[in-house]
Amino acid sequence: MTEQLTSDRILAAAEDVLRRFGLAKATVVDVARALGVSHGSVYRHFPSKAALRDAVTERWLVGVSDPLRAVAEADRPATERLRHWLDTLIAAKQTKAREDPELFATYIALTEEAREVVGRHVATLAGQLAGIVADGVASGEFAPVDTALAGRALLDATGRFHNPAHAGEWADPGIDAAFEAVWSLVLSGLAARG
Amino acid sequence: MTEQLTSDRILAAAEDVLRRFGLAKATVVDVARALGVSHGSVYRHFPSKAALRDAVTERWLVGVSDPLRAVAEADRPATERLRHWLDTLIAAKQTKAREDPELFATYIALTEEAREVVGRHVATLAGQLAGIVADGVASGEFAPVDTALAGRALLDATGRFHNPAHAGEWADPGIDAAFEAVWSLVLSGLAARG
DNA sequence: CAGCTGACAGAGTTTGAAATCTGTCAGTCC
DNA sequence: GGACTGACAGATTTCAAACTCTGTCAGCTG
Repeated sequence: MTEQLTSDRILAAAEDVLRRFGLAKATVVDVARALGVSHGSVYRHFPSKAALRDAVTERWLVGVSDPLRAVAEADRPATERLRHWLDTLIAAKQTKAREDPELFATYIALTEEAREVVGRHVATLAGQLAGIVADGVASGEFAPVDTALAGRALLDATGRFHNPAHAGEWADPGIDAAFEAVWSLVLSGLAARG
Repeated sequence: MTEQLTSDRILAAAEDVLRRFGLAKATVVDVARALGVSHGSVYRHFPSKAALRDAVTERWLVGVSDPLRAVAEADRPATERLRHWLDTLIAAKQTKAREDPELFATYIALTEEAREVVGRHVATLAGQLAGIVADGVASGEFAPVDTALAGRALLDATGRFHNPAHAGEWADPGIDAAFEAVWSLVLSGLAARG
């Protein structure tokens, strides 16, 4: 008997097939072939192609949000953590977009079809930011605010620099200066008076 | 002789054809037919279909930025003008998207193909915001900043609520609360201390 | 003779028949 | 008997031939 077929092995194969063929050309039969099984077997682990697609998307988004959690929870001043967190998110997205545009385009297409999964991802990110803001308020670095709303506001306000919908603008020459301007605006917005 | 053929009459006809057929189905021959002329005549006024498309896009974007100029230049406190300006821009976009989604989708598609025209439009909007910020700094409402950068930062930070790339999120229930959170963040960011 | 027409070449799009894919399930195999 | 196969129906996609569109230009027309 060859190795047991698991959801994890299917997901890995699906990622590989997506990387090689792109979203439009990747089929369930391709994934099954890559694993040396019939496509019927894939359907014992995922109820539909859409479910498999969503699972791949979730895996990718967890790969983005997981490293950020460590940054959000580091033992450093809230301002510094906030900046590091944004830099990390922005670098992760922009580097992927620059270094493998085709694969990045595949992931953008995936996320467009998995709005629910993306919604949870965005909530996760906003929650991490809310945590940083809460710490900053507690330490007196930031003025008191509704931390959940402020976390979401920070994510929204910086969207141009990490939201894939704006990927086409990331090559603009002024993009770094634009981020610095937004950063200084929102940082003064958070900062405690005096 | 029927009325003289002008660029303006062609533009009006092109808008009409786009409204009726959408971007994908609208042809130069359709525009010419609507005017009762041969399509060759259209090419005496616009060097290509792309140029005609760009002119229609520019006309539409001017229709957005022109009413905003009056708001930006009104004789009112900068904070109030800024809020009114953003409310007006957001209402203009979101109302169009809600009331005629098909036509709005056509205009989104148009803007995607006219990046240069859109770039000028964005610069115009950022300039109007910079003007409001400059007045606010002069009056002491806002802390001193690089007004051009701050104008662009305000536009970027509020993008989720007016940039058509985010049109799909405008029906979200929390969208108004999210705008209020961003507004309060950027307003504190601008405000002068004390 | 300025403004317009309409035939034309090459590019791009439609169309529908053939091929492929998704999702199911009765049946095989260890 | 649980994991897997593979044949199948219906949905979707591909492909190439037929058609339509863009952009040009020689010539008409008022």
